[in-house]
Amino acid sequence: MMRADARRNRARVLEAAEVVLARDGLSASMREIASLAGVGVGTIYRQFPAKEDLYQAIVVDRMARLAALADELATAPDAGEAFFEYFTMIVEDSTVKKVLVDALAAAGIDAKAGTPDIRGAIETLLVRAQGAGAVRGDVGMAELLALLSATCLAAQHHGWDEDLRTRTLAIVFDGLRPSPATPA
Amino acid sequence: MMRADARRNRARVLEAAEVVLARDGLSASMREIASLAGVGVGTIYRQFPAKEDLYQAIVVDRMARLAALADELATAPDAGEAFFEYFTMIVEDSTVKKVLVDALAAAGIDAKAGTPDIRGAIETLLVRAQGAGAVRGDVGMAELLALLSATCLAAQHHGWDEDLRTRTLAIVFDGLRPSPATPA
Amino acid sequence: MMRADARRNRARVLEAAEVVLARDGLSASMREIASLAGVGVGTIYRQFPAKEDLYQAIVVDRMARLAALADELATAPDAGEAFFEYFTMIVEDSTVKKVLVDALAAAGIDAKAGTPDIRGAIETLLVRAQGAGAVRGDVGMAELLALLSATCLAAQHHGWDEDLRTRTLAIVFDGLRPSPATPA
Amino acid sequence: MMRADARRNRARVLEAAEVVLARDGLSASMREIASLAGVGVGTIYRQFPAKEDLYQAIVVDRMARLAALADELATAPDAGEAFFEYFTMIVEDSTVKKVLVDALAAAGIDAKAGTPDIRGAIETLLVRAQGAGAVRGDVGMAELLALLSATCLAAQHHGWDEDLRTRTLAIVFDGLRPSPATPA
DNA sequence: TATGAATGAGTGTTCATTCAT
DNA sequence: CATGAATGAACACTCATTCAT
Repeated sequence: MMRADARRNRARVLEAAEVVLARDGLSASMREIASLAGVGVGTIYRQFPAKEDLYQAIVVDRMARLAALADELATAPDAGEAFFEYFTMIVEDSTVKKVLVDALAAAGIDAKAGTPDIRGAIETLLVRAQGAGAVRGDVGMAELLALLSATCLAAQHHGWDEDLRTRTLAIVFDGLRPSPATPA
Repeated sequence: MMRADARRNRARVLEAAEVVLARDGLSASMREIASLAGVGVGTIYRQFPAKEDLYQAIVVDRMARLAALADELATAPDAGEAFFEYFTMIVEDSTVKKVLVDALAAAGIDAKAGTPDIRGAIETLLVRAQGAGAVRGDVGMAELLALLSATCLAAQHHGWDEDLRTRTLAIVFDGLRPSPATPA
Repeated sequence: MMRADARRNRARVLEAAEVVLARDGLSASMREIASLAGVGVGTIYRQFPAKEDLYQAIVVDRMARLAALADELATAPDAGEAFFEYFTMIVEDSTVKKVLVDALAAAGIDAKAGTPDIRGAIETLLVRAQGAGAVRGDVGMAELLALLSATCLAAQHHGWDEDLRTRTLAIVFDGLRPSPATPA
Repeated sequence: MMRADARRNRARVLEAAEVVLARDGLSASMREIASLAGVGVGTIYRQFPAKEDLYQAIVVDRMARLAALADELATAPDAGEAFFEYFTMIVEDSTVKKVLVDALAAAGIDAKAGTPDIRGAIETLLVRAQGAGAVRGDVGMAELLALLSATCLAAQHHGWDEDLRTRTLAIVFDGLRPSPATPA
């Protein structure tokens, strides 16, 4: 029973922390987060020994959601479409959750999207897309994650609008696709 | 002429600020910068009335250097090569000056490479490369700067090594180049 | 109930602030006050968001005490005696709380004894004394407060001893009393 | 010759210091004073080893002027008029040079108007006025200076307008004058 | 257990004072 | 000798973290 309360508190704190971080950036204060979550600062410290732990938890939380999305798309009928849709959605999401990834990354936390489980989920999407001939076979996970990270970071920093996002990703996606010709 | 000392101090402060900013990110303290520069905090404040002015000065300094490089390459014989070389050099430079652009951008300063003079210099490179058939004609400045910013940001955040940088930029450059085929 | 501690701390801070202000004048530092109060500087800031708020609180505190004293004397049998006794007591008190009123006044805070409630209380004393023929009828509140303020200020600044205070106030009081002569 | 320059600089600094002190109060900065005086801060320090010495010099300067005024009035035909005129002028002057006396006094400098030479000059005015029957014989220098200081201080602090000054001084002067009656 | 008052090191910034020029 | 750049202690104030309640 007590566990239920604790879990709810944890969720409320994480939710509040995301909101406050998005709004105030890196300088968000624990008091602000606590107050939005409707708890005392002490309650946050019970769950997260230090501010950085709270940040870490947010990253993990986000990663988990992204991994879940990747898992879902892993069974989509069109592997190429699934791959590019996933890429697009992540960047789109980053634009909205502005400042967050930046804040976390700048906080010295690795947001490389390199947490094992998500890495695996993304790799599945990549391999399937390559198998379907939608992505060049010589593209590795390292480059893919680098591009994903780069576009997310920039989308957040500069608040890419939909048009810019579409046009920029079009170029990146073109670079990822196999050369149409070079036949004969 | 004390002015000589003052000028040297200004340079030392800027240098130290770049280093400390790169190391500690946005939260770098004036004291830390002063101590690395080997001057008192008051000396920084004589040149830069507020912390943000110091940041601004660094941005301007950097922009100026990038613009100068672009101007230089604007007269290179191979326009396509010049364009891609410029892109590569900037990203390479960013890797070394880790966190800096990010820190500055997050400080509310526009590091979009959008300062007029540098924008013009880059546009020249782009137009020439497009004229030489090295870059697709439908690529605009907005997308180009977005990609440049994205790769710089990511290179800094994650410390891309040479191999990763080469492989990632290869994909982006491929997306920027005209489709090789669709020929007669 | 932590509130008990908080209340005690507030009182200790106010007490310490009066002392330090009296000793160091306007330039009293928050650290000094905190240290004398035996609390951290943060504790002061919890109760008083800015230095000026602390000053204000002290002024309000003092005014309240002076108003209470005036109210008490308002029902004394001899109105003239009550009036002059009040004047004397305030100046006497000021001598002890050296520099305080001055410090507060110079801080841009109105210590003119002009806070509404105290103004009213003093006016009652004046009117009653005039009714009893102990004070000239043409003396207004403005002059009275000016004289009160003047003597308090000087008593503080220069540390009037009892003898000087008595002799100086005797002159002022003589000026306030109706001319003894001009009789039939 | 050099002496002339030095003397002129000293005068300019003192003049500037009075102005700046009147405007900015106690927190006036040496740089501000230097800049208004049209000299470097170092030049001030050559004449006045520390800020307090500058303040002291201003006090002395003022005292000298007040003493000169007293000397002048010492030979006026109507001793009583001279005495009250002097009192009024000093208070009036204080109102204009707002903040100055306060600033000086709060700086820990004794502005008691007790510097020997001025003390003597004022005493002459008092004795002559007493001799002329314009001031009670039992008024001593201590009370007189106390009243003078008190009214100056208050006039400055609260910016007495002409009306208030006149009415307040009227009361004080009445207290200083011999009782009109008490005759047989 | 949750709370929020208390803590104090740390921040950006100012300014009296010194001293190289 | 005047100058003003350099210094660094000091200031008001913030905030992550602790701990008494």
